[in-house]
Amino acid sequence: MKKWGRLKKRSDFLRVQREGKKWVSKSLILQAAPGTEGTSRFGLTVTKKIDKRAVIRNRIRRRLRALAYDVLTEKALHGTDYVLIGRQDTLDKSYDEMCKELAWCLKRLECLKPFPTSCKKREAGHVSQ
RNA sequence: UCGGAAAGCCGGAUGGCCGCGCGUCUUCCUUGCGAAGGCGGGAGGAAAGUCCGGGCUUCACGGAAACACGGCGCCGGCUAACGGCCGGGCAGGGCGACCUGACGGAAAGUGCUGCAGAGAUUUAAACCGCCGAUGGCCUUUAAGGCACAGGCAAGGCUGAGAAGGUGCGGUAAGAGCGCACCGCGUCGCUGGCAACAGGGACGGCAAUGGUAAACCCCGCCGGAAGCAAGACCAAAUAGGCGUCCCGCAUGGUGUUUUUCCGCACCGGGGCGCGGGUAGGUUGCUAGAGGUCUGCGGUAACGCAGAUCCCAGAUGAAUGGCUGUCCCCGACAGAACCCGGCUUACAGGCCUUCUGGCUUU
RNA sequence: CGGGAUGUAGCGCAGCCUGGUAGCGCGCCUCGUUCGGGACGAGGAGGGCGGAGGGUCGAAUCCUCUCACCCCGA
Repeated sequence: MKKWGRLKKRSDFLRVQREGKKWVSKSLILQAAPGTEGTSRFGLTVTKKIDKRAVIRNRIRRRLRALAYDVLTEKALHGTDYVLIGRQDTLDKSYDEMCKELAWCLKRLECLKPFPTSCKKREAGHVSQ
């Protein structure tokens, strides 16, 4: 997880938007572009268009961050910068469904690792507990 | 028991696993940095709107005052300060507990007061009206009639507003014309720190309509901007300064009255310095601080003692999954920090008071 | 986070300071012109001051609160 830095500057976000590929799903939008120095980073975007209230936007951002830590580290190719953009459905969708949607997005952008280790196994473990 | 009023408080609770970021301690290490582990703490009553008041910082500035502009505005107190709070007065509302109030000055001056209406602030006005005592005309014994001169501001009408109100007297009809009470004004008296209240004498009211959230007058307050303030470190690139070396063919500028000669600068490279951008560090949380107790004060609040340390992020920390319980969870997220105001808000707790009904 | 401005017919704007009638251009409708349309000419309608409260006799205008949108400071 140490390898996963964060996109911090506006120019980074603009670069990913300009150079990268995009896939839109119901609850989130994923943008991906090749990283600059071979490292992987991710960033989050939640605009005021989605909701005016800071509480709602914070909650969406936190769910996206949890998703990034769980899914990207397990399934996504390294050496790539990712940007997760929140939508209104991000607030209410169940976490399992969002895991699947993010994996689907990765697959469509051809960033999926060839041998996916198991987000699903972890989930199954938790349920049994 | 059913309504109502006021003041205060709470804002789901408690666990498990995996994570986030802050402080601190220990250990490891290549000791700049980082890693692992332990411990502690981790959003609100409004964190919001940014409407006021301060602290803090930079800029400006002899101290200061005045003009302009803006804000505030019954009186007294509290406070670091306030447009806040507490207490009191006055006015309005409510059966009441209580609530509400931009609440100085219209007798310093200027402006505005559309339409309607006879008339809207110089002396206000005669449309419908009332009277016609006095004078005039007609009839005529007298009485009476006409409504010409005129008198009137009581009634109607218009309007948001017609300029003291009610009653009695008075009169031709009327009128503060006279009187009583109320209102208003002036001057004493009494109570109160004061706002103001009570009562007295005088005035006789076209004195003094309304509007100051129109200009304004009076009193008080205010230098400006804001942590993206400000301070420090500082890459690349370009330019600046100093110094050394190389070059100085031609040309330009300065020195010179002019010409020639000479000197300095304008070129390139190295080193150093300073400003400064990206970026980073800091400001950054111990404070007009919280809790408890005692004392003073009607209260806001103050004083004293004890005790506690209680978010400090910077693409921005509270998340993911899940167990149990209940009334099934509203409004909503710190961003330099405090004191207020305003706005949003499911539900619940407690205290005091008030009105109705019933029972004793 | 801080600073500043704007909300008026379907669209773009004036009026607000100094309160009483909401107006202009484009658009829309009808008629004329034309074989028909456009352009042009004549006539007309529609309804609008972001929302709530206040003071005023009376508010688009004055005051307070609130909502939306935009701009500036990296």
